[in-house]
Amino acid sequence: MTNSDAIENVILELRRGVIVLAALSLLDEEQYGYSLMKRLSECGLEVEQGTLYPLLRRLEGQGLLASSWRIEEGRPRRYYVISQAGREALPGLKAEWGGIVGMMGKVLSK
Amino acid sequence: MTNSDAIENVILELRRGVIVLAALSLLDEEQYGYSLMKRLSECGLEVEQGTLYPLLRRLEGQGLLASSWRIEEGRPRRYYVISQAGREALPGLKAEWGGIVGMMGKVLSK
DNA sequence: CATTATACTGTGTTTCACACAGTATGTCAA
DNA sequence: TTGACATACTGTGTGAAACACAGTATAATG
Repeated sequence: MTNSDAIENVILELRRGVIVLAALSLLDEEQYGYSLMKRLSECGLEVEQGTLYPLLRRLEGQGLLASSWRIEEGRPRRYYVISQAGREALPGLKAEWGGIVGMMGKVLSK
Repeated sequence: MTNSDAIENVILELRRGVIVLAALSLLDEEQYGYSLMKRLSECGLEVEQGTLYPLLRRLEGQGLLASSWRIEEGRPRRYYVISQAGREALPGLKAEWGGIVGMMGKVLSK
């Protein structure tokens, strides 16, 4: 592994951690995988299909999301929304995120 | 996996991503693993030994850190510092972090 | 009618974190 | 002085998860 690979890797790890929270937050509004991917991309968070789709299934399996398979606009899509449990967890997770941002602010300024 | 396990898991993922950047930044000053662990803990970032030590070795292997094994205060310790490559990468990584924070600010406010 | 965008599923492979165990020295109090 | 606790690091096994890659299929666009 070269140096720049390692740096690329750090950036990936940095982004990876926030994907779940971003997805949970955006799925306050019902959306299907592909549209969520586009939405995240617009926000500046590029996520591969091979990352996002399994992630959504995982979060559904963990009970933080719910999904339904429907045909809309002539096309079958799996729609995801945040579940009751997810909705209840979200404020705590946002607070946790705020804490991390504050903590990193201190660490990085040193 | 229960619901609260899943939530715990999201928080872990969130913290995990920032550990590398925090470590790199704090290792601007030479330190050994255990003292870095304590320092991170003081900043509010709890990291297990089984996580931090392999991480440091990994980052050294990737060329972002350098280490030397010395005896100080009667006790052998492995001292780590950020390498030249790491030092050069750090501003870019901090900027990346700033971008993520800004992006998440938008995402979470929606 | 061919290409691109849309939209999802599935299968390795590899990278890690994490749990756990092990080793060993220094410190401090009962 | 001895037992507990903090310090300080190494190593192994396991499981979770991203990522690369491949595959399937429909709609839109030129």
